[in-house]
Amino acid sequence: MPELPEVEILVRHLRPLIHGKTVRGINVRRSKVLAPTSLRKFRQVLLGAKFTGLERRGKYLLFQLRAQAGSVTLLGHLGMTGRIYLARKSSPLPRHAAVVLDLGRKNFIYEDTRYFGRLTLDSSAVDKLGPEPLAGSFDRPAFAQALKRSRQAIKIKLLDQTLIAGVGNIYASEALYRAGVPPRLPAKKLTGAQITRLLQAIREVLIEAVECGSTLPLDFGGEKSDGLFYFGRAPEAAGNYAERLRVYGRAGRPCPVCGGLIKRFRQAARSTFYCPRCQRS
DNA sequence: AACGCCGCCTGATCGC
DNA sequence: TGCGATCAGGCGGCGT
Repeated sequence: MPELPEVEILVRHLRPLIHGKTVRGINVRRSKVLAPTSLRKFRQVLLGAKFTGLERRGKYLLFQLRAQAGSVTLLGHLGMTGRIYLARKSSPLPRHAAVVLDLGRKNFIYEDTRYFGRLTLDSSAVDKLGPEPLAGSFDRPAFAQALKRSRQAIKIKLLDQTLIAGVGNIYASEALYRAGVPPRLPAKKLTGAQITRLLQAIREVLIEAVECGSTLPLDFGGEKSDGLFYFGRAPEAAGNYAERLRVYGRAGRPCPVCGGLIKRFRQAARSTFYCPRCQRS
């Protein structure tokens, strides 16, 4: 599923492709993904608008456009299964295409199998986000204080986007493993050393994934023959990305460090993977 | 205020 | 073979 690194890669890829393009037509096939923006307003604001920039914040994509009314932000979130890419107009629309923007030579496709994602003019969600884990200005004391106030398991806290923006289920397990922190440990029980290791591990995991993911367009689709950018498909299509994961999805297989078996259990209705031997307090 | 839990969605997979 | 049950999970909203 798309987390910070996947969105970062997508943003870098899309930015030059959409820059300067004008929205000439709008085809909304699932108005639910626009919420809370109405279909009428979405069309009214975006028709004729021109893409001027694209940024990432957490797992969100922030498209900047110049519209009649002035500058507007189009907020994208890929949810679990969302994808955004440019496709030839002659390409058949995918089954779950939710929004199609006519950019002239190509179509901007936002598709989402489960429709958990969003493409909306309401960008208020980003105001609630915590700091960017890769920013130099990351506030460690604030992070430590937030942990001190919570009895919740650290794994669950890492998924809280108001604490750190962009960490999802996969990288939460990976970061805890690398930091040697047990996922069930209550947040307030982490020592200063563990917090330091955890923050470092989060950065490492995310940076590594971005570097790894940056090779994705070369491995499949990308700017190749069909001009599509496929993304977040089956793990085997994701090149060496999946191989880099050390615990996620590897229950019953040996820990790369100690050789013990990786365990899986459920936390807040989500899978957590860890090494019982390497992750102890 | 913090926290647990549900609903939203579809497709893959499993058991009978 | 067919079909219902289960699982996958980001996140908003709601109840405690």
